[in-house]
Amino acid sequence: MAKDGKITMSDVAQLAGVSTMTVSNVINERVRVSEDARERVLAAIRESGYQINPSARNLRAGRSGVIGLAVPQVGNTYFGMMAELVIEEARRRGYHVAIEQTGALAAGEAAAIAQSRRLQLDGLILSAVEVDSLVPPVPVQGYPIVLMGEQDPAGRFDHITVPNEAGTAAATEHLIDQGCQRIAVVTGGNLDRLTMFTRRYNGYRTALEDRGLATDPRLRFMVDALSREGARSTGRRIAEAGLGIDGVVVFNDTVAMGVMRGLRDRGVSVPGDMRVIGFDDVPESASFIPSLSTVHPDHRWKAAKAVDLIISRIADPSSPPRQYTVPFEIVRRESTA
Amino acid sequence: MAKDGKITMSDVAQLAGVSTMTVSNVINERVRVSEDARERVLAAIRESGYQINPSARNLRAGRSGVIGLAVPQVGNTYFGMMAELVIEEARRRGYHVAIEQTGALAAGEAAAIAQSRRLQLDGLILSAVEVDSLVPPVPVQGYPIVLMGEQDPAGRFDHITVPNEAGTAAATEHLIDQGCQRIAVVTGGNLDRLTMFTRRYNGYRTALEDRGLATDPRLRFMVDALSREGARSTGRRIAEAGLGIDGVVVFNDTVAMGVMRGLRDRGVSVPGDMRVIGFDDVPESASFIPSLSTVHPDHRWKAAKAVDLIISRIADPSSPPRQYTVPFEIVRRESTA
DNA sequence: TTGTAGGCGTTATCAG
DNA sequence: CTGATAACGCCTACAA
Repeated sequence: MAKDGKITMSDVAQLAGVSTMTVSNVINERVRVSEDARERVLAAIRESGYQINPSARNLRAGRSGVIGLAVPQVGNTYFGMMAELVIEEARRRGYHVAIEQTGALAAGEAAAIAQSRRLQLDGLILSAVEVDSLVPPVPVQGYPIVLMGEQDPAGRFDHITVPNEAGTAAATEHLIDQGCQRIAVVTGGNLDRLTMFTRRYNGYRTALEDRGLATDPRLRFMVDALSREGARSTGRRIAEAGLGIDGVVVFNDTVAMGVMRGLRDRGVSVPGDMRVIGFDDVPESASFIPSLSTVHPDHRWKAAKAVDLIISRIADPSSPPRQYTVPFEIVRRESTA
Repeated sequence: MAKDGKITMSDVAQLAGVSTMTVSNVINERVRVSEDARERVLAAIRESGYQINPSARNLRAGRSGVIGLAVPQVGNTYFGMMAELVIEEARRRGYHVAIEQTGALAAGEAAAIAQSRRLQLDGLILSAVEVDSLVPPVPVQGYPIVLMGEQDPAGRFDHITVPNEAGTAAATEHLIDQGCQRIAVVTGGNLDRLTMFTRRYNGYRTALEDRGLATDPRLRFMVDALSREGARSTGRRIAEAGLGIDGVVVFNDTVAMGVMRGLRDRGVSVPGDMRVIGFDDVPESASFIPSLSTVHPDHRWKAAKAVDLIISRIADPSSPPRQYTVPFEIVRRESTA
């Protein structure tokens, strides 16, 4: 540090026998530089171990070089993983990431936006759950925000979303392909609003209809609580329902694992008696016993796209909002074997 | 942003009718400023919504304002949680945090150090596992590094460590207090070197000796693998050992949960037949079934101390290394009821 | 106690 | 194609 930190562009310029502007131009590839000068500069950089000083560059550019990432909880493995990927992708593009937590609450999300502005972060990637409440006086105007996860029905924001319907439909079809006939679904939240829960539930219904299977309202289970224990007790209810259930589509992996534990409490074996499939492919899913089949969205693609979106939004705040859907695939594991 | 970002110190100065230096002095509380001037400045700051520009400040100060945090894996809940706390504590002190991953490998740790220097981060908080390999040519010289987690036997680095011996001893004593007489221990790694495994194992032995219980080498189980499945099979072995075991001390929570699953595979009930206690108090431990008693180090204290250490190390690179141990308490939950 | 001058390292601008 | 100059916003040093 002591040494590295002291080497400046003018040191390099001197070494190469050119002006600092030429060094800058070589580094940033802005204007054409003669082959001769370019090579001398590159050699000087290599020799000296020069590293650009981000503070100076950012000062000059009038930006902070930091983007915010607001998620419900970093402790949660799903968001931990996403944070890790976003950090990597951002670094690759010369940005740092500052992490905020929202607790999945509307107030937390509003606070994250305010905080992000206050800290003069260049923009914010927001894993918003309560999109509908992102209206004034929440300070969303004139600040680069990209939503990651939920969609904005009003189309006001850039967003990148997982394929809720298509993914759940594919999961359901996978169960059908494996021979399941009476497929239950575990959902949650309020199905009157168009939330992630509703979308995933719709995917399940669509698949059943497409494949000519009857939809039976008794096969729809609301998760008892968004916790391991809540999911476990839901699993027990499914085991005791006595409806000939042979497959279960669950709206996310964490809950799916809880459901499997509940099934096992009641002596139901997975996949022997019932097959189970989740959504997200969180890290634990592969090592759970039995390992969990699931909808695997391309997490890195998602992170990279979110970073690209926020950077281009920062560059051009007035362009129309864009929407993207993450590619996905079904991962087949023991739980649906 | 457009607006906030444009307000500079001289805008504030003009508004308050003073010079920029007075504004700077008010903000940084460096020298005494008259009550009158101070109030006008504060009012101007409030009115204008002024925010200091970190790039300019850092450029001037010759630092980056970013510290690195290298952990084995952010996806891991324990490190996710620690990362979250370190980020918060750092922000509180005006620093950003850049996260690196080491994969718990010596090479990864060396790479994190090199990368951290290369990026000109002001310092690095390193959750090192392979401390012994932190020797040249690993570039540790003249760069502020604080170790978090493992100790440096050579005493070359600042470090902050969890109370391996004392914590495990207290855990073991808790089992004894609950009436356990034949207490097994689950450990791992290589007990010939003084690693976290060895220290925790020693804590267990010390407690048994202090309380006058016999130590029986057959009660020492090496975890089959550092994974859920590995721990599970270790749990089965414990269940089948037939040594009258009525308590198990496990070196961390994740493995403890795997062990409990293995015990259950063999019909051993926790805490009915055996009591189990872990170490770390990761987020899942409270919601596991049964909830896991464990050694709870003060995670926030640890994060705050690590940040304080690195900041003071940055300020004074030549002061002698300092060592701290995190305070802890035993959390009693269902698994030892 | 307050203000002035100058420079931290980079890059936009414009002249050469 | 290259270089001199000025400026980004802040703070140390010194002067008033």
